[in-house]
Formats: sequence, C-alpha cells, structure tokens
Amino acid sequence: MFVELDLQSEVPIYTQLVEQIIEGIARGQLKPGDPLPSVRSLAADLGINLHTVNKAYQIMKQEGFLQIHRKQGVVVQSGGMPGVTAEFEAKLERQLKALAAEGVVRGMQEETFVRSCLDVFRQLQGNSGKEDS
Amino acid sequence: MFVELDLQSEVPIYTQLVEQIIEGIARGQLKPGDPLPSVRSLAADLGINLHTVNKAYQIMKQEGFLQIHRKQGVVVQSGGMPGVTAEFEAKLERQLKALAAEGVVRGMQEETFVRSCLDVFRQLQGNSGKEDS
Amino acid sequence: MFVELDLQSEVPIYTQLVEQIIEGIARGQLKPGDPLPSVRSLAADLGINLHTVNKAYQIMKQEGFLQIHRKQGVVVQSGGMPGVTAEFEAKLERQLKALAAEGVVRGMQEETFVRSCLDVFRQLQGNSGKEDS
Amino acid sequence: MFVELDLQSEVPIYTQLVEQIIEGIARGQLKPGDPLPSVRSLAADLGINLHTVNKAYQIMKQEGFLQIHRKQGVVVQSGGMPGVTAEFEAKLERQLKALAAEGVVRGMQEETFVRSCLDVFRQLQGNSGKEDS
DNA sequence: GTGGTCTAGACCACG
DNA sequence: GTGGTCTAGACCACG
Repeated sequence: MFVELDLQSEVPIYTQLVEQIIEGIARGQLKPGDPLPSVRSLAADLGINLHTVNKAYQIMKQEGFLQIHRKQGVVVQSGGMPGVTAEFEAKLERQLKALAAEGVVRGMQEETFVRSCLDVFRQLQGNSGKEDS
Repeated sequence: MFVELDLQSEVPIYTQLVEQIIEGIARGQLKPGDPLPSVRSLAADLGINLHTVNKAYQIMKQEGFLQIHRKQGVVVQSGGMPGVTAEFEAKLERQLKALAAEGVVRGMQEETFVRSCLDVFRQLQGNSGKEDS
Repeated sequence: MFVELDLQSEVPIYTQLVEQIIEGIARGQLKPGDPLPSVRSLAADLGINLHTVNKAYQIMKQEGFLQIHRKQGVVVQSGGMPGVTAEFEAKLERQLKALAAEGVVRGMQEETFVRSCLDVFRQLQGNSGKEDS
Repeated sequence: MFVELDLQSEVPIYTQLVEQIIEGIARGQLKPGDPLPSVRSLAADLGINLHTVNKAYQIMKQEGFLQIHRKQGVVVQSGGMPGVTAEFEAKLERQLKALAAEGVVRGMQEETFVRSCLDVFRQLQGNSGKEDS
C-alpha cells in the first residue's frame, strides 16, 4: 500500500490510516470493490498492531467507505459512497473556520487561502478516473 | 467573552479556547493590545479548570498571538502578529488535504468546496473593520 | 428457492439461511414433506460454500424442522413440527426484552410496538393457506 | 450496578452490557444525566477487561444513548434520547420476523405471541417514571 | 482519576 | 486464512 505513517505525530495512527485510505480513494488509487490488505498483513506491513488497523477499518466501515465481508475481507464500498451528509458539512465548516481564522490573523490574503483550497482539491481529484477514460 | 465551549466535544477544551480566541482576533472583536480576562476569571466564567485556561493562554503566547505581562495580565499581541510560517502552511495543507479528500470521495463538487472555503474566510474577515468592501 | 442472502450482513450466512427456510415454512411456501435442494445445488445456487448450507441443514435437523434421509435427501419435517419449547420461550423473551427496551428508550409507544409485532406475525401466517380470514 | 453477565453465552459480553444498560434506562433505573461507573471500576466490578466495557460504552455513545465527558466520565444522554430511527425500525422488523416465523412454525397462537410482546413491553415501561410522579 | 491509544497475544466463528 | 472477541498491561492527554 501507499500508506506512510508518522509514528511521532500527535495524530493517532488509526486516524492517519483512515485519512490516507480516503485520500487513496479520492485519488483513484483505490476504486469501489477494490480489496484492501487484511488487518493482519497491513499491520505487519506498517509495523503496527493489528488492532490499530482494525480500528481504522471499523471506523471506515461504519461511515460507509468500506465493506467488510466475512471471508473476502475488506473492500472499498461498491454500493455507492456516502454523500455529503450534514455531519460532514458541519465538520468541514468547523475545521475550515479554524484554519481560515488563523490564516486571517497571520495576514494571509483571501486569494492565497482560496488558491490553496483549490489546488489541494484539484490535485486529489485530477487523478481519479482519468486512467480508465 | 464571546467564547462558547462544547464540553462534550472530542476536541480538547483548551483547543476550543485557542480556536475561539483566534477567531475573535480574526473577526476584530479582539484587537492588538486588548486585554483578555485573567486566567482565574475566565475559568470561573466558563466553569472550567484554571489549568485549562492557562494552557490555552500559554500556547497562544508561545505561538506569538498573546503577550503575558506580570502585572498588566494577558493582552493580544501588539507587536505584530506572527505571519504565515512554514509550520502553519504545512498544517494548513495537511488538514485541507484530509478535508478535500473526504469531500472528493463524497462526491462534492470543486465549486462547492471552494465556495465553502471562500465563504468561511470572508465571513471572518468581513467583520474585522472592512465590512463589505 | 426464495432465499435472499445479504453477504455483507453481520448475521452469519448459515443463520440467514436457517431463518429464511423457517420463514418459508411459516409462510406455507414449504410444507411438511416438501423436498429441499441438495446441499450441493443450493450452495451453487446461492454462490456460497457447501459447508455453510450443510451447517444450516444440520442445525434445522437437530431442532426438528428438517429430516435428512440418505437417498431422498432433505425434506421439511413431516412428523409434526416441534412445539413451543421452554428453550424457544426463553429465547423469545430474551430477544423481545432487548427490542422492547430499546423501543421504550427511543420513546416508542406501546401501541406502535405491539402493532408491529402483530403485523409481522399476521403477515407470515396470512400466507399459509388461510389467506385473509 | 444491576448488570448480570452470562460469560458462557454466545452473545458477546459487550452486547450483553449494552442491552442491560439500555434495559436499565428503559426501566428508569438509569435516568438522563445519571453517571455510569468508570470503565475501570465497572470492569473490576464485573470481573472483565476494561476494553470490553469501553467497547460497550463507545457503541452506546455513538448511538446516542450515552455521553462521554472528559472528566465527568460517562453519563446517560441528557440531551434527548435518540428517537425511532429507520435503522431501529429495520432491526426491529427483521428480528421480530425471525422470532414470529419460528413461533408460527412451532404452532404458537397469534394471541400468545402478541401477548408476550405486550407483557414484555409493559414490564419494562411500567417502572419508568412512576417513582417521581 | 478518567478515558484514549497502542501493543502483544490468545482463542474462536465463519466459511 | 479472515475478522471478531477478549484479556493484560502500558503510557499519555486532559483537567
């Protein structure tokens, strides 16, 4: 896998895992129905405990990004990804507000801030789906 | 103060405090040199622990947003706010990436995402004296 | 067969099979003496493992719902279905209690709950030849 | 606490815990805002691992039955219990159908089944709220 | 003192 | 072989 963890970070390992897998889906590196490594093999790969991987998978399953089958193991949601829920919108706005506020205080220009948002978004989306077009 | 805490949130209270004070500065509700309540009175006001308020103030002092004088107490940085540091840029990009990735996966349109970023930024900046120019 | 499995459910496949066959008997779609597909053909039909079908059949044989003959294969119990045993009463009460408790906590009205119970029961029984009497 | 676990049961311990706490709320033994034992003390009390208790608490937090504060610990949801959601209705119907089907097959009378449902529901609800009326 | 995170290791149900 | 459950024990952030 493409996952790179920062074990020194204050961000919990399972959160980093969740974020990177979502990023992989956004980039199109992981497509609906694609299998993910088993809890054990990914844990071994990353040198972390299998419970930590399992926690990340469980969170993503519960949010609808992954499916966990009995024997087939873990796959990317193939029945349609969850849409833009009210919860996500609230999280987005809350986090954006904190980032923007600090930006404003630090004297960041509106254009610079919005440009960053746009660049980051495009960089992710640009890669998804183009391969099979 | 204008601070509203969510004691049930998973976001640590001191973090919420830091974010809201920064937001207050961004909005212009707090201007350079303005005094902040003493640790003791703010803690009493908000019904939280002294240590929690102190931790928030110390973090903001260390990052250059606040000044803490022995007698005059705590005031908003009057010697020029810290600018856009490499650390802030890194944090901004890292968090934006996670948000954007989830947005992409949930099928959010580029325009919608960027519009949110812009709206949030403007809503903060608009109040800092410039109004609707 | 009328069986529909949810391979992503947390309910084990063999349990789903058992429940659906019992439901088929309740509805009258399967009557005493009726033959069931062989383990092999049902497994192929449903795209699941032989062992899984076998496990479901063995459980139902042990509980007295099915008979398994060497040559004739598997048939619905023709010598009288098992009655309301103490075990079943215990299971019924235990599960009903958990459901009712959650219903109460969620503010469900007694009438609504009982109506659901009645509707579900009638919907099953109604089809077993009696129609709408 | 009033919790009694069956360590031999095939029902996971954390599930038994969840069910019994919900039952306690339904019966009015636990009211909104009431504190629950800490993860550690309840685990010690019941002779099980703290992670098992934690798992039960996390599930109930996520479903909205409990609140977990930083320092105050765990309390029964005081901001309004979750209502009858589509998920709960689906679970209720699915489980009722399985129980009713087996009842029908075992020759249980409609009246007997519905009477059981009613009795169980009343026995739970009857105790809640009467104390402070 | 509390919950949150992480590790290590074990057994089991499912298929 | 896979995920699910459970235990035991540790360190840490929060307050």
